[in-house]
Amino acid sequence: MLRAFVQRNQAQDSILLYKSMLKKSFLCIDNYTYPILIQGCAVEFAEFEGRELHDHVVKMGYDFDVYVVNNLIYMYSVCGKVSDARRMFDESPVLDSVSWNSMLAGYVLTGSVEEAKLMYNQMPKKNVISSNSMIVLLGKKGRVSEACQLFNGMEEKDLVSWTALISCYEQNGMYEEALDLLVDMYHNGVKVDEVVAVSVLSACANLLNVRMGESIHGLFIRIGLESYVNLQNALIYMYLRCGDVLAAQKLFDIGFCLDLISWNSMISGHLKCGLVEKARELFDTMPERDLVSWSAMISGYTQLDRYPETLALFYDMQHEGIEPDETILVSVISACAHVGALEQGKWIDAYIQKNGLKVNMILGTTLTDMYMKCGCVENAMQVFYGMEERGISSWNAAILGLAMNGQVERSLEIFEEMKKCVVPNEITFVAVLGACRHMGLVEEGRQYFDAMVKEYNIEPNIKHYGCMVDLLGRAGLLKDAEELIDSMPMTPDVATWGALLGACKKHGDKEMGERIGRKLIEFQPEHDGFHVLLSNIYASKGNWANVLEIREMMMRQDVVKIPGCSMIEANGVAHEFLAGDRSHPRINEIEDMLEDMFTRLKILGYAPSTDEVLLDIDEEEKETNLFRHSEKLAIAFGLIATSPPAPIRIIKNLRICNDCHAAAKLISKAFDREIVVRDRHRFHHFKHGSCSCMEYW
DNA sequence: GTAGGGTTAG
Repeated sequence: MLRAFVQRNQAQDSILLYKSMLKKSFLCIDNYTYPILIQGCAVEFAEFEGRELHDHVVKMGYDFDVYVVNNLIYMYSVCGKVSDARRMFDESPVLDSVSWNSMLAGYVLTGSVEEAKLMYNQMPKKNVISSNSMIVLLGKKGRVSEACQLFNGMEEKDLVSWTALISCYEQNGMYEEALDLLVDMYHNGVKVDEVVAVSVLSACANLLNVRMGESIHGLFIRIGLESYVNLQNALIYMYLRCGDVLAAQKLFDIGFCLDLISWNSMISGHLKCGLVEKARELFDTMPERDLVSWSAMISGYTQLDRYPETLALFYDMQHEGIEPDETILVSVISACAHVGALEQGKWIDAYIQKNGLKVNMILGTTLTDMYMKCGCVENAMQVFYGMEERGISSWNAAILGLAMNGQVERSLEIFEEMKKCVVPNEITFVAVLGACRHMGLVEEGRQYFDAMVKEYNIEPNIKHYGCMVDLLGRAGLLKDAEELIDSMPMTPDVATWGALLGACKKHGDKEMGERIGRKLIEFQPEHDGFHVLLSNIYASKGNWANVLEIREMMMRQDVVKIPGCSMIEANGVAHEFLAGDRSHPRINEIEDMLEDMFTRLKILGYAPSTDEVLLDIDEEEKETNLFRHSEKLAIAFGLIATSPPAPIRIIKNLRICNDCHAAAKLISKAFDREIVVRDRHRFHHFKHGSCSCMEYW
């Protein structure tokens, strides 16, 4: 009966039964009883009960029974109490090879390689089990060559030895070697089983080698092993990982034994292939969901840029009373960062603190990034400095975020601080060069670029070049920028040329602008921004004929200018505005406010800069168009619907235009309100008539 | 009747 309880993982029940046995003095508790009970404690890591039993064993004088002693050593070992196990081992008058191996198990479990090696070398009688344990331990510690050496030196190898070395390869990323060893094993006439199957299938999945996976699948069907649930799951995962959704689906459909892992694998596999709707269907129809299911679906939405769905599903999850863990919150916070949902983000930050969740490196970095992307620099830095450990990406988030928010000096200071703790990587330099770009720090940028190559041996990638081209171009060094493009070892991408085109526009270089603009349009006829830039270059020079030509080109090729859209959150509700939009329910109040804004701005000397207006229309009409830009509508609404001292926070999908930038500066002065605009590239913090970007954007 | 191998899901 005791054994029955233990076999059904009911150690507590076995202990209860044992205690009632103790009360019935006529029942004989002997040296056969304790091993069963101690084993039960080992299986459930019930250290407390185990110690109690140890006491009884001593009282009854069974500590001379090698069988009982071995079970105690093993129990202490798997409960992680290696020193207790060792004391047992050292003090026991009776030991056999099982005692040595049980002790070795403790060292394997705690990853103590040196102690294990010592023990292994001192063993009076090693057997296959001892050597297999050592291979496993060495594999876990990444000491592949030692494991391999041990394996090769073994006189007698069994299925477990082969499996141990295969999984050692697999866990250390040596997938080819793992598969080769399976073939060896097969040729050596060693039978294979479902345990080794799982390991090699994982290797196939990591190699994206679906053909090898298929033949292993076939092999296991032939030997009749296909119906183990773990093997099913490993197969499903392998097919999904290799992108063979149909094969996975087929296995899933005929699967006689599916569990949560099968469902969760299917969901995440479909998401990895971008099949969101199918994944959602599986999620909605699965018999039960655990945290991993929610997490897979939520993070899937985030990774596929479906941020509103991320937030909606997170809301559903809370509605069902399920408590999120750190991993899920990372996805949700990242979605908040993308859509600029500051209120939601703050709520999660508070939730983390209230529930005592651990702000690990990833969570802290994501929070820092979220606050930065919502323009809340101080909150971001508070999270950053509050983190217990910071990784490269944490530093990168801080550097990038500060730069994006116009605090370039502080950003470069953090970079200096970072160098004392970790070695910067290529992303760090994208951030640092980006910081220089935001401030037009040409010399500094050149120096950092040099240092990156010479001091840190980082090969510049296309992003680094893009930053430099932009930096030089914006500073008016158009020739240098073009030369740099010509010197790039890789083919410049559209963004790089686009940066130079933007610079031509900014510095009114019509000749170069026309040359590059025409090239870009030819290269990417469907891209709206290049047409608009080139057209604006012509417009600013009064070349209306060319403007018209570009417009016709756009119409011919069905290029539609992406409409500017501004979003503002008021009392937890997001409001969106398009240019000239009259659909908002409070449009009358907004228009009155626009009038008021216009009057006050005129007094402060505001002159609409109409040179960027695409259309060839008269000045008055241009002014009206300008004053209906989406960001101005959003600001007007912000002035009505929100109150100081909270800043008016706006997110725009495109870059803010010259006129709106000038107007926003004056509005911040005229209405004494801080305005924070996040555009496509960076933040603008408007305060007392000036902007944090110092006119570089 | 005690000791050794695996993995798959975020």
